[in-house]
Amino acid sequence: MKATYRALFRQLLDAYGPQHWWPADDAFEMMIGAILIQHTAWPNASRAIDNLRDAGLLAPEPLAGTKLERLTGLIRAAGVYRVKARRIHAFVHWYRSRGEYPALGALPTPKLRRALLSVHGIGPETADDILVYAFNRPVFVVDAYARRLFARYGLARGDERYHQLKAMVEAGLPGDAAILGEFHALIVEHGKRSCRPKPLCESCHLRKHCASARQLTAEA
DNA sequence: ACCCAGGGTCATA
DNA sequence: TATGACCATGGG
Repeated sequence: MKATYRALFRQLLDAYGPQHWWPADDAFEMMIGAILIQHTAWPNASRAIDNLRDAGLLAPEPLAGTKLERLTGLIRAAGVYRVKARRIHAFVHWYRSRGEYPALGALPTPKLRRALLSVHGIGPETADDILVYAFNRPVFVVDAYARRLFARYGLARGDERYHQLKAMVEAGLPGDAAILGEFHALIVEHGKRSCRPKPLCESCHLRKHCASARQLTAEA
């Protein structure tokens, strides 16, 4: 089969099934989670979210009124906690000042993306996470897993710019938030199970989990 | 005892 | 433009 983003999406979906992302109860929790997950394993970020929820802080007003010092204590398990506490604070204050979900949801995707990127601590990947999973915009999230998998699969070189790779994928799949969001989720699921961080499977210490990975790459 | 994770910012050259 | 340091917990 010809190597296309569509074909890869189909194979990942067949191999792993729907991922039901983003694992959050509502849009606000998703956005906070997007900051907490940065460069962090999900179980650690999940603990931090649980702590915030148990403290009743998973809503704009309570979170905005929480002292930075208390926030750092609650999200410690997520790692990089002092940095992330400041980022969450910056985000929440921005979010409230911009009218929260209703007003922000009325913005066209490019404007909303620029607005998100203006927040200290929100870069391209986090912005696109929020766009696709919280605002249902047809946007693909580029991450390290995607770069490695696409390179392995012959769909990219691996050193493309963020916006380049993003445009390539978005041009190769339907402009549908559900599809593009599912694609990113499947790529992460695949990446977690297989060959990181090596570009090839040969020296992977997780080989025993790589059955699906080998099946995928064998056809590349 | 290492390695790295569902990144981003800042300081250098 | 392009690297490198830094943040920092928890699991493999």
